[in-house]
Amino acid sequence: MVNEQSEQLDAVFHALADPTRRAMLRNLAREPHSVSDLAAPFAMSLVAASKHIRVLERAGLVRRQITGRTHICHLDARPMHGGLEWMRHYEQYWHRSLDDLETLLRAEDAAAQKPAGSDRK
Amino acid sequence: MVNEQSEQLDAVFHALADPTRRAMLRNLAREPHSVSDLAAPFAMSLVAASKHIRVLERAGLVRRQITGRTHICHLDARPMHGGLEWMRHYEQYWHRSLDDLETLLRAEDAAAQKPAGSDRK
DNA sequence: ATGTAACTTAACCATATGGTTAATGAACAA
DNA sequence: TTGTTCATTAACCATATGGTTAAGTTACAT
Repeated sequence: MVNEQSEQLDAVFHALADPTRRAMLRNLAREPHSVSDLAAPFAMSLVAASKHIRVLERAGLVRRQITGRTHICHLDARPMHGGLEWMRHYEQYWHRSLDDLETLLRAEDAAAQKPAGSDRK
Repeated sequence: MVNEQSEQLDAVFHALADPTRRAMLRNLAREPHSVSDLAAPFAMSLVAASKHIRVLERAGLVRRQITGRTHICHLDARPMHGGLEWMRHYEQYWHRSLDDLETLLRAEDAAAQKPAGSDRK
């Protein structure tokens, strides 16, 4: 029972950390797709694509509606909300980061001027 | 080279898909920390924490300033921008997801009522 | 000069991830 | 019935991940 919220974030961010899965979500944003249709654009076996879909499902980003032998996958974007909010919190630090980085680079510059122990192995 | 942008997203989302690393970023948002300071709150070895920091660095979310034997880590939130924009694109689908889900659940309801699946439009 | 503190690298381990092929099952078509 | 299609499970493989301890490197303190 570590943290329900945190595990949700783990699952969502992990699901998004793969180009195949992001592309699948892009396709699902247009309209629902069967597993085969979802898999078709990718140079991998149906089994591999199916595993990706399961990862998306585990993150709650995809819902599956079974009709006969075909599984129709629907996008459920709601779990992204938490991730989006998490990241949005850091928007304020982008500019601060720029300032920090400037300071940092100036410091490195200064260090580079010094002849002392700035040598690399 | 697959796609520069895509690999950046891979790295950022992967870096964020771990509670330890997210906590580290939270701490770095307050102020820069040395590696030891960053590692201190966690029940793991310094080596393990150091690996997490390297993942954050690989994603560009942390910059390191070496001063003597201590490494000061700075937050650089900028790489989050791409991820945030990616997710923001799906905000519009949250409500659509709700509608779809309703339809989906109603369909499942209907299917549950029917004795043998034979209803296609 | 010696010791200690801050980190990294190296080696190792268990489990997870991303892929494969082969076999299976269930639904549809003939 | 027979065959084909949609998708899964099973078994396997290579590599990545997240952790460990031990050993090394470099800077600082005494």
